[in-house]
Amino acid sequence: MKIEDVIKSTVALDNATRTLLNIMFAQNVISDKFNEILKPFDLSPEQYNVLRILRGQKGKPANMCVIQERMIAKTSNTTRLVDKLLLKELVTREVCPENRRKMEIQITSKGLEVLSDLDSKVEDHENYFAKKLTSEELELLNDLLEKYRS
Amino acid sequence: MKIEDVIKSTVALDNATRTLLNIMFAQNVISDKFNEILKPFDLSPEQYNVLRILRGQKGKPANMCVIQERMIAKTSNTTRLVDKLLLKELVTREVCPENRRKMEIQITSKGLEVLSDLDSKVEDHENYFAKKLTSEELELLNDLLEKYRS
DNA sequence: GTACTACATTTGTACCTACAAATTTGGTAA
DNA sequence: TTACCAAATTTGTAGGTACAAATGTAGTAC
Repeated sequence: MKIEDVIKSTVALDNATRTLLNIMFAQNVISDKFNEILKPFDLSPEQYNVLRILRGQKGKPANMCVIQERMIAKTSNTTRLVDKLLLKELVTREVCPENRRKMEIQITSKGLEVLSDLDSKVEDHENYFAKKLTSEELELLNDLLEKYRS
Repeated sequence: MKIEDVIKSTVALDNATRTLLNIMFAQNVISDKFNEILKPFDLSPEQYNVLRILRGQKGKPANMCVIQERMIAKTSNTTRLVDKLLLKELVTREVCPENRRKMEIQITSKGLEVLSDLDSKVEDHENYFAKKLTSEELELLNDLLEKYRS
């Protein structure tokens, strides 16, 4: 389906507009589907993202700055995301003893379990879209996107 | 900048993951920049989107369903978006005389003025990204995105 | 030690989003 | 006309986001 049909446009769009809309809409499609996956786990996409970042720390705690700079949406409110994860006991939060301004956030074993329950579903999600393209086309798409936003 | 650097990933990502993240991040970059443009006009991206849809009606009023189905984010709350636009006197809302369940939304001349003030800025915004690619590359990117999300 | 500045995080506020439930109106069958 | 179901929109609620202001801590100059 062409993007013109998605937005029921009556006029032809130029390439610059189409590309921008296509990126916006692709993100929407991806997010909607991902939300479906997360729903039974009572996690928002950003909460999931924070858990992924914490797992990537491999046991080392992460402070708020570190989490922030690794998120896709750089303006998310990390404090409140961590608050939500704390309530669900998926992470711990402690004041850093070396620098009391900093917080040390760690994923709990319950958090790791949730992530590992999700792993295969997330992989399926990624492949659901990726399999529509050959691996050469995926490479190309990545290159074009990186060039486009650079 | 590779997407791995954006999220400061220490491990290599496979192509399926990279593509998904690249789309998510590209959308973020586009939205952040677009928000900057809209800020002085006191409009949210979705409010702007509604105004664009109404202008596209060329004088014909649009009801809520029509607006909804033309939006990129299909789950937006059209009622409240229109509420906000009404407060700013950028649109009018009247009960449809033929079918009192429906609402007739129309853009006002003030709304049209705001849009025309924005037109060149929006065009610049689209071209800011588009100009990084040749027109063949843009075509290709559009095709790949449409295939990817199909 | 005091003042000053920067760093790290939190809080406040207003808005937006997702989704379900409620409301109002229209159409249809008995 | 009444009952009932569907269509169109609105409302309620619980989150999430953007951004500015506030808080608490550290480091440095005097």
